[in-house]
Amino acid sequence: MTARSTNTGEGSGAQDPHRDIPEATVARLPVYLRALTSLAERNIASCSSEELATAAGVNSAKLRKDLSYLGSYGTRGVGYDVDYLSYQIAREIGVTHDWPVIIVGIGNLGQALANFSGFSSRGFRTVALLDAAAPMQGQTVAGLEVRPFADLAEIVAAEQVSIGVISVPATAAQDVADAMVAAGISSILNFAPAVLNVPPGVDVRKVDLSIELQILAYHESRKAAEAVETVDNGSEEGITA
Amino acid sequence: MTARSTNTGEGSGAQDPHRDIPEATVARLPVYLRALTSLAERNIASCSSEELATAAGVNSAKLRKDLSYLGSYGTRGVGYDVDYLSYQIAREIGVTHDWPVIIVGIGNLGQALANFSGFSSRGFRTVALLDAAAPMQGQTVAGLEVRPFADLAEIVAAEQVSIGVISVPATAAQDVADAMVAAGISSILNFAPAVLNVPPGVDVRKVDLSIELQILAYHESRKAAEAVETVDNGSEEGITA
DNA sequence: GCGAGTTTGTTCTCGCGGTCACAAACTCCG
DNA sequence: CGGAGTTTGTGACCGCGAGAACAAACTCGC
Repeated sequence: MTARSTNTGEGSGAQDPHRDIPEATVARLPVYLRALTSLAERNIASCSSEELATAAGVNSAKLRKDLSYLGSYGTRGVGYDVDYLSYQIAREIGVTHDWPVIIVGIGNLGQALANFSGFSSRGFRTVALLDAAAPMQGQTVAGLEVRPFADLAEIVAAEQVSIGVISVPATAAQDVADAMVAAGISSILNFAPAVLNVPPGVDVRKVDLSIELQILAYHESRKAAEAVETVDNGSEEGITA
Repeated sequence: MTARSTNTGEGSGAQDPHRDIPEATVARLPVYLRALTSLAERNIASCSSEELATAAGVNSAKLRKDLSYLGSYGTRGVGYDVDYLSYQIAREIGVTHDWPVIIVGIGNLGQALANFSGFSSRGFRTVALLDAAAPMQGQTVAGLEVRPFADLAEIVAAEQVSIGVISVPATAAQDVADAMVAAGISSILNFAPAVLNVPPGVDVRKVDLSIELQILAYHESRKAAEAVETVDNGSEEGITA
């Protein structure tokens, strides 16, 4: 491989050929991991890049290139060992051990997130639910007691939490983010429809339901417009005789 | 509110200079729209690209370039009229009228989505909730009765639904998607952690909570690794005095 | 009316990411 | 043991998108 490498000595894992994995690849690694898990559950021990790519819904060339950033974990002429590759991806992502997560804002969405099995199943452990509203506090959601928002710093310190989920109304989101950062959290998953301002070094990922719908609406509008145009053209001169 | 629809006289539009707006821009237009709405609520009638860009969390050059794809709706030396630009963006996205939406899968997440005000507030109207499980059917969620999944085609036809939301377990997602496509839905927002196979012409957007968390975990891992490296290097030779 | 100041719209450049195509490397079979 | 077949890993190419810089156009003050 072209990596002039000077391969870090390090010896054991040979795990950082470059150390700089493209962001687009990082976003796909979890998809590959899920596809591999699905294969493993069906007792499939090895697979080709073509099979895995199909399961993950991507191009096989793209998959191979993505995996090549991690190292050469396949065997030419054979394919990939499912368990081995699973472990390598999990290790690269950092989900070989569990990450403690807190959720702030236990409204409808927060409760759904707390109950969401996908969180706990794959490398994440919800350690606390917080809400500023008194009526929620003390109630039990998904087996966890809802605690006051004021306990944030204490919990983060005690549980070594570095990932926080924000599911509060937009107006409160920035305050929650500030408090999280102050408490030492450095990665935030934000469900509130608001732009968060955070200091450098803190990662924010945004999940915005209404934006997703609006993007769909845009394409839907275009489809409708195109349909009209096609009909117009069709009535005039037909389509590609 | 901002959508005083009968404006613009239809004729003077000049609204489709290219008709091909880059995907990245489309994804940001809803953010601009939200920022504009926020400005309007504070009775701000006009703003510069710099102000709007700050509110939307982007670069001002990028914002101007994005807006230029829609047309020249600003005034040099002045800025943008908030209401006018809002309407132009809304029209381009296609949210000047309401889009009927159905939600399939009324579990924790589905209920949260049904209750989510962001859906109804900005151009979307939830017309039906569907679930295949008998216990849910007939119950009322967010003011709507949960109906059997089998009613899908009937409802889609009756209400002219073109956007569907999937919030069922991963194992059922493909079946639901197939049924939606068969019923005539051409845009799907998928919350299930599964790769959906749909025919061309159907748009699918995916919101995957555990993938988002895993991406955060990756960066968190790297931050931790870098911190260790920095300490190591620091003890040896310090950092670029 | 005109110059100074301001802000938009656009052009240019650069880097990331996606795709193709092919060499390298492994297995299998005769 | 060697050749055929298969599959990975990667080099090359291309197009999109981000960012900077600048010209065009508008307002304001005199």
